[in-house]
Amino acid sequence: MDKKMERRKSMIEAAKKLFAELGFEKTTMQKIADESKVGVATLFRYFPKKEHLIIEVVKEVLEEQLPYFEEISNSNKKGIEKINDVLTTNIMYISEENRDSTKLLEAFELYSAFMPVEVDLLEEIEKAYRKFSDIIVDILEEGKRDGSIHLSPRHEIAARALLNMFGTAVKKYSLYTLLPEDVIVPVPKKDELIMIKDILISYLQDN
Amino acid sequence: MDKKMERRKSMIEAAKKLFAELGFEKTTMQKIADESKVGVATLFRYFPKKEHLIIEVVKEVLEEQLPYFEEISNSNKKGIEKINDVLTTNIMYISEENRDSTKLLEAFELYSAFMPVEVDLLEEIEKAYRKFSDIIVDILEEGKRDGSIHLSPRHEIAARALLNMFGTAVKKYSLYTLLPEDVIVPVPKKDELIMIKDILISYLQDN
Amino acid sequence: MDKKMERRKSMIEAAKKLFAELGFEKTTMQKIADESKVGVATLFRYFPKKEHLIIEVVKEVLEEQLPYFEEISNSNKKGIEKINDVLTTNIMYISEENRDSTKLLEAFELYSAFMPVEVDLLEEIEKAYRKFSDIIVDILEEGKRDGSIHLSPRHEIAARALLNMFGTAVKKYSLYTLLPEDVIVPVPKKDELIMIKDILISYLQDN
Amino acid sequence: MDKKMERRKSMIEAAKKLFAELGFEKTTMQKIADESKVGVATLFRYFPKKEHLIIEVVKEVLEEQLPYFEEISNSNKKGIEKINDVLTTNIMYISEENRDSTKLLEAFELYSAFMPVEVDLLEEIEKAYRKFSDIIVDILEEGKRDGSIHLSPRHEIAARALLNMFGTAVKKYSLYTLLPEDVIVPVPKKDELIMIKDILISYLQDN
DNA sequence: GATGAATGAGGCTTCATTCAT
DNA sequence: AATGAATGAAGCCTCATTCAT
Repeated sequence: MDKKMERRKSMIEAAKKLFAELGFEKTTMQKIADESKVGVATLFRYFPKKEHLIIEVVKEVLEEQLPYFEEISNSNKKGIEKINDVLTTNIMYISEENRDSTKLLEAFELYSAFMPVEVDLLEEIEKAYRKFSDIIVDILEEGKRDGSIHLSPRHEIAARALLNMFGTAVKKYSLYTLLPEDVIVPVPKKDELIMIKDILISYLQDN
Repeated sequence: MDKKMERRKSMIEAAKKLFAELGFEKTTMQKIADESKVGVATLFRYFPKKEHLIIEVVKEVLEEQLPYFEEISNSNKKGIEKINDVLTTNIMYISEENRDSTKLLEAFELYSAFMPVEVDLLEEIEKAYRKFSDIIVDILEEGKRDGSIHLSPRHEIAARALLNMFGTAVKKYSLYTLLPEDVIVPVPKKDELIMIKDILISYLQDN
Repeated sequence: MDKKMERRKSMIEAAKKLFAELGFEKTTMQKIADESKVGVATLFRYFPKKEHLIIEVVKEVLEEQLPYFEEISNSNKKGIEKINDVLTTNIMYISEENRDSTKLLEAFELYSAFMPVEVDLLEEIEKAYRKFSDIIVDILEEGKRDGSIHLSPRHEIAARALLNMFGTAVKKYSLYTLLPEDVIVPVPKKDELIMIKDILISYLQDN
Repeated sequence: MDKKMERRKSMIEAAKKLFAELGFEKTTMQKIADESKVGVATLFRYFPKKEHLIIEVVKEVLEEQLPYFEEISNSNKKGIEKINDVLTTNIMYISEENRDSTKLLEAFELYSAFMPVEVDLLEEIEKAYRKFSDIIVDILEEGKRDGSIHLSPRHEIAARALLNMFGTAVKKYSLYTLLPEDVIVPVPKKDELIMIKDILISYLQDN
């Protein structure tokens, strides 16, 4: 049974790699099977439809990021520091070997905008996403209580939107950093992301 | 002669519509030909590879947006006002019948991140994109000269990054607004985009 | 346009041959395409689903038999003689190069009993079948009018059932005659079919 | 030991059910294993090839019908009554929960017409079939001896053919009765089968 | 120049059968 | 002996692209 989980993991890993490299549509089930050194039929035994595999991989990616954020949330720093940690982690996360993961997330967002994904599958993803936004919301509340964050109701809405936007930008950033030069559309560099983060932080402190 | 251009336009229009609806990969050349009421062979005569058509469509979309920004750039308002106009236009643009266009752009950014698009084709797109950023840069300079914008060198970099990020967010926003409910990932509502815009504007004024 | 019909015909012919030889399920679209010397895609262009092709072939087979029966129906013999001709033709038909056709019909009856064939497709087949039974019914009526057939109402029902049964048996007969020895189930020989036919005829004359 | 036979029986039962419902080709070994609550591997241990299982099931079906006919054969009625009983039983048999069995037989006849079944397997089936025809032949002889059946040599051949044909028709009938309406090809209703049976009986009495 | 027809390569998925526990 | 897991071969179908009219 452990063996099974291991195998499953290996397929998801292979899929993740290939999806991140080629995109969902150009990645064939056969390639994934080969990469993961199993027969196609085995792959289909674990994930009866390609879409199931896609969902599973995305879920996996989301879930492997979550602990980092939970750890921050559970630390005993002040709210504003936690936000700072979250954003910093977010930036760092994509700079390392995790770029694949983030690229994948970005790809999936687009994928789901076109393909009418089966509702119950989507729901699982939404749930995972919600965990992240819940963490942010909780920390914001905490920060308001401990006085490290000061936001009028009006500004709070703006703050949340800004935080969302930041997340979006970071993900987008991850999309292109793999390519030799930044392509097509200008994307912020890591340094710039940090600057923006600082702006956000100070925005949260006195509005 | 003129007929030719008309036809070409009609094919691009059909492609735009279908690409925005189905994504690049699910849109077949046959469907585009049908929608545009020409034979497939004709479509291929004009665009010998599907990728060429994709590029043309994206270029088209970019170019049809450009005049709005150029007009703003050429108006005789102060720099800060021009920036305000640009951002507002950006928000408004996607709210109307142009959502397709923006959705397309977003899709293409992802597409180009996966497919190693032929370099010379990409270059054309980059050129188009650069026009936009050039306009922004020019306006920023202008604002600094006319005193309506005040940015220390350090802050200027941040400001540019923020503006980029804003553009990214707006495009992303366009991706999901077509769907009944905001899906998977939280996207900012139009009101929130306006709030963020205001924050940006005030940021540009005294830093 | 004539070319098109010719091609279509050739594909149907190839399919007929292979279906009769291998059955519907063991006959692959690829084999049919090869046999008919077209690409698979072409085959699919003409018959977008395998089932469509099956239906088309069956319809074809039914329709190519029809003229023989119509000719008999339109002759100016007496009713009883027409029935005799019909049954004889039926027996003869399967004895010649048409065995494939009849075998196919038999196969399709079974196929349709298992596969839930699309209703509108089935309808077309039913219509074709109905033409045959209509001819029989018409001839029976005619025979009753011209006095060559005499059947009390009660016996008429039996007569029709007998005729149906006869048709069934003949088709079944065709199934096995291709095999070296009669297999598994005893099937009537041609001579026996003729004897049965004679019994039927005399049954129709005085009941 | 006994357990083994029980298991075997249960697999055959499951196979029978599924074969009758879906046909041989659409019924997978996995489904049969599931239905019979054993692992696939076990199923294969008992029946190393799907075809073996098919044969076994058909044999089973034939053998479970046999006793009814043997009982009739061993009764102490006159020949003609025995024939009557046999035909009636035949009609009744398919009207009850045994339709599956008969449908299966019909399906197998077609199956064997296409697939070149392994000869030794087929032989077993033939043997089973022969038992039935032997019973009929015996009863006919008996009837001739006891005077209840009167057939000239010429008519006897016809009579046998008629009896065969009757059997065929009854099996065919079973194929379609499961479907809502009689499909495609007209099949005799039960009442009509009884009428035909009566005709046969009287045919046997004075020819 | 415009077009419908033709096509092979390739994608997803299934299934009988074999392995390994 | 019993079983779930593994798998390659094969089937249906699609699509970008090329031919032929």
